Amino acid sequence: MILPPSYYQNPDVLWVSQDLLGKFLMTKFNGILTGGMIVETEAYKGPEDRASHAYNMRRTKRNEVMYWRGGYSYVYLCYGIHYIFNVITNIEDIPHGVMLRSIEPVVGIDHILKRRNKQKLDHSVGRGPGSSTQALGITTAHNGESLQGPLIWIEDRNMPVSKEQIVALPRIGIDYAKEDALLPWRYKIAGNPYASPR
DNA sequence: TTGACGATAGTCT
DNA sequence: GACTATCGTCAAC
Repeated sequence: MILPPSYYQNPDVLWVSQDLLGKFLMTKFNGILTGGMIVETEAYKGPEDRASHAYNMRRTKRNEVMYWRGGYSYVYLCYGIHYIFNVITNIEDIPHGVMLRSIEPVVGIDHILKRRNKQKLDHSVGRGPGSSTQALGITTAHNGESLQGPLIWIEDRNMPVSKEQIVALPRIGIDYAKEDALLPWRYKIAGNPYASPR
C-alpha cells in the first residue's frame, strides 16, 4: 500500500519520523525499480529548529518545497558532493520534514550496487543520507517530486516495528545548531546493521 | 574500532 | 567569501 497524502500531512513530525521506520522507499527511474527499507531518520521541525533550513521561517529558492503541503520530496546538495533526500510533512506553510538517513536495500539490488560502485551487498551500501540517495538514484532533479509516484513513493509492507525497537539519538552534523543539536530527533531501528552503529 | 582529513559545488551573506 | 543536515580512505590503536 502506498502511503497517502494524509499520512504526510500529520501535524507531528516526530511521530512521522518514527513511523517511517520499517516502511519502504521506492524509486522508478528510466524503468529501473529500486527500493529499500527505511532504518534511520531525522526530524527537522522548521521554524523553531535551529538545525533546519527553514529556521525562523527562512524561505529561499532552495527550501521553497518545505513550505508545500506534506507529501513531496525535498532534495538538495550537501558539501558539494552528496544529495540529501527529505520527506516534507505537515500542512502548507508549516515547513516540517524528515531526512532519510539510512536504508536497507531490498529491491533491485544489482542496480543499487552498480550505482554505489560496489561488488556485493554490505552494511555500507545504504548507510548515511548521501549513500542512500545514491543507492536509489535520487538527485536534485527529483526535488519537489510527489510521493504518490510514479517516480518516487513510500510503501507500507506491513513490516512491524515496535516502540521498543526504536532508538532516539541526537542528530548528526549540525553542531552549528547550538542547543538544538542535542535534541534526540534521530531515530533508528535498534540492532539493524544497515543503520549507523551504536 | 576509532579518528583525522580532503574532496567538491551550490547557496546565502 | 564562508559555510555546509557527508563519505571514503588511511593510519593508529
